[in-house]
Amino acid sequence: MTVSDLTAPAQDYLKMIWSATEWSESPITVGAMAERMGVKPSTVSDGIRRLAKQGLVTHAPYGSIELTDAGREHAVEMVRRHRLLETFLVQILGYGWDEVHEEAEVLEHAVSATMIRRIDELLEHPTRDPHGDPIPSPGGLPNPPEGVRLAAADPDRPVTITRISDADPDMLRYFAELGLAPDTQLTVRAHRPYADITTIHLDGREVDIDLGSSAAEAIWVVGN
Amino acid sequence: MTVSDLTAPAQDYLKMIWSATEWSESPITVGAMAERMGVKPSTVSDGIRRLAKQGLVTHAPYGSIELTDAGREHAVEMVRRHRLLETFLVQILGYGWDEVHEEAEVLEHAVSATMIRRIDELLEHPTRDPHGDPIPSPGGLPNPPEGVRLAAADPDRPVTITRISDADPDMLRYFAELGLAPDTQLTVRAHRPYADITTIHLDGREVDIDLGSSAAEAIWVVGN
DNA sequence: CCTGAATGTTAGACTGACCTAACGGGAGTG
DNA sequence: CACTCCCGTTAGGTCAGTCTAACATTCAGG
Ligand SMILES: [Mn+2]
Ligand SMILES: [Mn+2]
Ligand SMILES: [Mn+2]
Ligand SMILES: [Mn+2]
Repeated sequence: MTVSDLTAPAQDYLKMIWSATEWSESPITVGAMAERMGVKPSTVSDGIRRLAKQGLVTHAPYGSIELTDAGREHAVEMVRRHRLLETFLVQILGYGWDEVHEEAEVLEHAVSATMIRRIDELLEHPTRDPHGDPIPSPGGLPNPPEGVRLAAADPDRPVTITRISDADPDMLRYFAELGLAPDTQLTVRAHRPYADITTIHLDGREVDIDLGSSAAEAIWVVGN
Repeated sequence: MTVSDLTAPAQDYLKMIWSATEWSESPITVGAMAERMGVKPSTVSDGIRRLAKQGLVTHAPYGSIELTDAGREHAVEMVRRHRLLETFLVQILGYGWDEVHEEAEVLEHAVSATMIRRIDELLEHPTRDPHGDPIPSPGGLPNPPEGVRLAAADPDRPVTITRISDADPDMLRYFAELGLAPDTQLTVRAHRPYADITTIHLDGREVDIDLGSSAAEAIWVVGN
């Protein structure tokens, strides 16, 4: 069975379950999945039961949701599709990196394996998507992600942005305005814990920028 | 309401009803639609009733199926999507013209209006798809098709292929092997009616080619 | 250790898409 | 002019996905 035999929601569920553990170890909840899919929790609960029946996840009622080996394989394939498509949309069709997520979220269920292969060749086998996320190799594992959340980065040490979560397009547009993107270099001035504010300085800029915690959680950086 | 609010089968039904009258005036039948969609006639009958309830077609039981103005608008939009996507797949992703139909048949339901616009711009507003079919302008009418079926073309007069039906990929591959494609120049030698064979000569070729009636019905030509 | 708020599950209903099986209409043939 | 056979429709069933409403479980604060 190939990933294309699954329904679009099933493909999305698997992708979300897998993605949840990519950048943090806390497992996904039914509520979080429902929120991201724009659907009620009962719908997700149902869907998970169907996935379990197909042997793609293990799940006991009220228990945690885990991918089986088969489920993980399909999930990684979907992540590969999503990220290749995002890269394609930016490089070939001139999308902004803040626009691609929603388009890829739909296209990933429609493109054939052939089209994915051709896109991969046209782009010369890219390894990072426009947000800095690693693109898994075909049938394989992703190049493991690097970096720490900006909110957890040491102050006064120059760092480079390696990825920015693509979950919120409005936030991405805000970052784009500020000049924050993968490969941007910056220095954390200070974290102000109770205000939940992280102040950063962009190399070659006049003023410092204050970021709230949702922003500082969405950006990953690595030391230079 | 935009075309994207319809289900994929509904979009396909509208497209097929519209396309049926593009190259011949005989209206589509439930059976023909079922065959092309690979479903049972009862499924199509059902679907048509739903389209009628939405005001997109008119249909009395056992009667003919006609698009309403709203239905025609959606149908033309889907034809535009399909043909732009086919052109895109050939020009940008290097597909063969015999490979694109099935991919476009799925993608047409998934791409956004934005993506269609960007593809149209990238290709510089193409007017013909890889099979020679006219690409309707946005929201508008197609450049009306030209030509007659090869089976009905006068013998001994040089003609040029303007379109080849994309319905059968195997036939397209056969044509590609023979060197038959849009813009190919040829001359009909003779029609042999009871054998249902049309003999053609390609300019600059040694041997003549015999085509059966299904092939001669799938190729449209225009006089030079 | 108890308990209530938050979270997740089940029940029941609806829709669209499909199927098989049974039935109906109509165009052409004898 | 009647009959037949082809085609289309309806009836009835399944499945996935969605919802609302009711119910169950968990676990953290008191
Ligand atoms: Mn998706
Ligand atoms: Mn991404
Ligand atoms: Mn086509
Ligand atoms: Mn289609």
